[in-house]
Amino acid sequence: MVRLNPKPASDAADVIKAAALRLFAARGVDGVTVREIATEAGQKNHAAVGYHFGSKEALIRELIIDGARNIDAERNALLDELEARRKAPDTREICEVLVYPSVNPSGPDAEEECYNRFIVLLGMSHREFLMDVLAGKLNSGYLRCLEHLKRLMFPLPDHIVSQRLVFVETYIGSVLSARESLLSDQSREHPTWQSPRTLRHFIDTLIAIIEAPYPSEKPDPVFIEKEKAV
Amino acid sequence: MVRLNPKPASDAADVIKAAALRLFAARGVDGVTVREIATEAGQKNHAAVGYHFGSKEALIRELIIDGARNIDAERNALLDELEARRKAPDTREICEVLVYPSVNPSGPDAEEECYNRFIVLLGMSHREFLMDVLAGKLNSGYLRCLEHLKRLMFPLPDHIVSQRLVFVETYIGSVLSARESLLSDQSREHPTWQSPRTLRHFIDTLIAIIEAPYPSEKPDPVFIEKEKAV
DNA sequence: TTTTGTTTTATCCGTTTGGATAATTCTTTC
DNA sequence: GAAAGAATTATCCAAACGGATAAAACAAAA
Repeated sequence: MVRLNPKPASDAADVIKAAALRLFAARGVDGVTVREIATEAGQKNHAAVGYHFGSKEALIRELIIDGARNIDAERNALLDELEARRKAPDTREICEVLVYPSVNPSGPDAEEECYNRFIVLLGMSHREFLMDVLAGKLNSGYLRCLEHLKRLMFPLPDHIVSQRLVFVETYIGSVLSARESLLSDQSREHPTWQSPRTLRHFIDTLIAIIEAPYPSEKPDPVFIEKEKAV
Repeated sequence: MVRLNPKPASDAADVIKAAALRLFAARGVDGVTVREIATEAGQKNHAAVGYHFGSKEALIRELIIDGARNIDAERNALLDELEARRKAPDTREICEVLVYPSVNPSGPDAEEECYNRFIVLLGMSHREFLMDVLAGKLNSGYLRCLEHLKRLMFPLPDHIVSQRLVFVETYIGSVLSARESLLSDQSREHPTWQSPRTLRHFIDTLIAIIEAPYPSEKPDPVFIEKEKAV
């Protein structure tokens, strides 16, 4: 029987997805069983995961793709706007394109932000798998941002630029993850972390990294030379 | 029978510890079985873990404590030197105390650096357990650094300072973890990441975060306002 | 209502997990 | 060399794991 009105959302599969993302973000994919996911999603049996997604791994794949697609689409849309202007985008604008689409990529109706924790954790514990799932796809917006940053960091030598871009990528992932953890922490109130001012402040420090002077003016002090000699 | 000459190191227990740390850092504590640890340590049976440490969890506890103790001792020693001088330590010096002791805390003879990945991963997936193991201990050097940074960031308002300190802590952990991952990646060569210049460059950007101006000069551009309204 | 396809449920399976135990081997002291 | 404690090994176990299957409940169209 053909489904004439296929339910777009709030289906059981989406409830399972949301529950899985929440649990994976909190404890990592290896720390969560399909039984827990099903229970968290209100199912009375863990077979639901197998039925809707085929396997635990396939569910993880879908979660990765979903978020990455949303983030990449948003980044590309913002970049299209920026690049349509006469003036080239500045560092702040590119940083905003890097940060804001990553915040709550599941949409504003998502009850909890999880995607950054999920991806960062997965990237640390199963990098090969994550890279295999994305396989160079869904990162075009990110790569466009990197090109802009390379332009904006122009006077710096190449190896410093690439190193600093690693710092930037790492910094964004970790701070957005930490922010999600604080927001989901029920034991304490974190009012300041919910404010949009926090993201602005974070972007301020992100710009500071990108625009940090090089080479640094001061040499290492004596006691650190001792360290490095070890 | 009393062991008159107890072997200090290179004992089987230490081999197991090193193997466990390496595996935990690469895949997280939930992604590694005691059987894998024993095999990686050259044991032909997984009972070795239970014999030497009691349980997998007890082994993890020991690994946490070992690294934290080394790092904290090193930080306190460096801070004692700095504070014995006439002039108060500057931002760079405090950053160096934060960074260098965390690099290879197992000692220079360790074949691979793992501790930061291990701790960051554990802090993301089992924060409560990690906090319980440390329980306010072995972080006195870190807290002393934070006090110095608060002093050095003086004109900034309190909530900005505490937020920025979260940024700093997160940044250090994530970049040192990423560095360890790159260094342990056998598939590619990463010559620049082994250089002490990389850590100096990292510290440059760390200082840039701490010294970033506040409030930022420019407001959010129009297209981001649209984002925040969602 | 009947039909038909979808979703949920209950139950089972082979495998792997962390841990425990007993036998064996190794090492050190006498 | 003998004795004894320490360390390693070979098995065993209950519990939990991901996955599969068949029955039951449900929803939608005819």
